[in-house]
Amino acid sequence: MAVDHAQAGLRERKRLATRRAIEFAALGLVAEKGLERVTVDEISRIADISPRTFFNYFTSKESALVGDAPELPPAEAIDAYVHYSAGSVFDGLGTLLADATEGESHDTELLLLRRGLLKEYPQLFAMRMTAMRAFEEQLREVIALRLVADDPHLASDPKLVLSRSRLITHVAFGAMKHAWSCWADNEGGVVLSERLKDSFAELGRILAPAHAT
Amino acid sequence: MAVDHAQAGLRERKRLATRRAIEFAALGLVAEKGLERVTVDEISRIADISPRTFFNYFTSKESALVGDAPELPPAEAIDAYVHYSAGSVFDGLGTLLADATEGESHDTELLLLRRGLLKEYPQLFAMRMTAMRAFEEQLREVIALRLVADDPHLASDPKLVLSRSRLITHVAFGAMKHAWSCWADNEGGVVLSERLKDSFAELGRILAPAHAT
DNA sequence: TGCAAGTTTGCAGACAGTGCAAGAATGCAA
DNA sequence: TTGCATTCTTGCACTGTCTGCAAACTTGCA
Repeated sequence: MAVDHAQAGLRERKRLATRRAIEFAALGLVAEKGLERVTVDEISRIADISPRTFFNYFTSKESALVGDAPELPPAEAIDAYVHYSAGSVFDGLGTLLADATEGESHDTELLLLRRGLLKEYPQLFAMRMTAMRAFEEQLREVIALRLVADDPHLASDPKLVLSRSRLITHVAFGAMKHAWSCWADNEGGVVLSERLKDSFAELGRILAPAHAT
Repeated sequence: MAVDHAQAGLRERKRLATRRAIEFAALGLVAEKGLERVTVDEISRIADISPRTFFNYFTSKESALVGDAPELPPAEAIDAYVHYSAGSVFDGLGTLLADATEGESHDTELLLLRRGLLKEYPQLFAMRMTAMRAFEEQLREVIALRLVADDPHLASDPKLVLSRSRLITHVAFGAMKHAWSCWADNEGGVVLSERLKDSFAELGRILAPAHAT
């Protein structure tokens, strides 16, 4: 998990380099010729590996394009969220998710190429979301903890906790998608984590004061 | 659209019958042997058509499994929602979506087979959601109308309307997913449209009275 | 009855993806 | 440095998806 890439043996470094070469070749080719007109053979040729090796790194052409799912932020950040207990369940979620996506920022070049593609090909965006299933479930567990922390009575009704945490997770992912599309629309700077906070803030504004129009 | 299936010419009826035969064969085989162990050749053999014909009806093995996206409910229902103007934007949405999914209820046999599969194979569920992209955009336009009806001032800021309607659409789809998983969990009766209303009601309960704990 | 339009099918072929086994590179310890 | 275990790369054969094309067939309609 999140190994320090600087020094980890030749083998590890080579593997990382190959991985990046494949992603780079794939993203570049698709940006240039369009998703349908790029084959694994071609990607492999550019990345200078055999087509067979491509599939040692990625399970499909698409998975080389969409990137990995984020990881949950460190335990302290999670604890802070779980025991925040001021404002609604959603209030801290934007920050939490922002922290989670922060980790991806290291490879800006790939990040921007990918942003363009995910915007151009909604199918790829959908695949990326699908790839976050595990992350989604982890987040749901965190939310369940928060629900019980907010209202200890709930602990006696695990089914309700499950149902509510699911609903909130789905809604939070909705806000995340929104943040992502705003971020992708906006050619300029603005980091994703900021957009995330904005989207959650807007969600709060739309929902909570529904009567105080 | 939504042609009356009863009488529409032999050609049309045959086409519909073939389509159903394929879906039925596909769903049955997958339920019996598992998604990976079923091939298009096999489906075609059971449906009594050539493999080539399979692809005249569906663009992929999966699309024969997931079913079509719903259509927007009739104009009156939409108008009623747009001009409801009591309660939050979400309040009428559950009913609206319930109406939209109501149309699918005609083929119960396929519906139940499909429910089981979408639950067992989350990838298929994800594909179904992806197939609803067009529906999602239509819904967003309805929501945009409602936003402007609620607050005419907004009409002067189309960007804000776009952003908000997107956010609300994403959140609504989150609630829809929640409704769907509850419905699929629950072996018993309960129609999807009822679950939808429940999920939206719960969403309202969680969000609006966040202060009135 | 006969023609136009739509449907089915077989065939050839591009491409995705997997299992296997041989060979090359790396890590490690003597 | 050498030798051995481990891991990575590659070629090959094979299964399966999906498309284009053209020939045969079916239905709609005059």
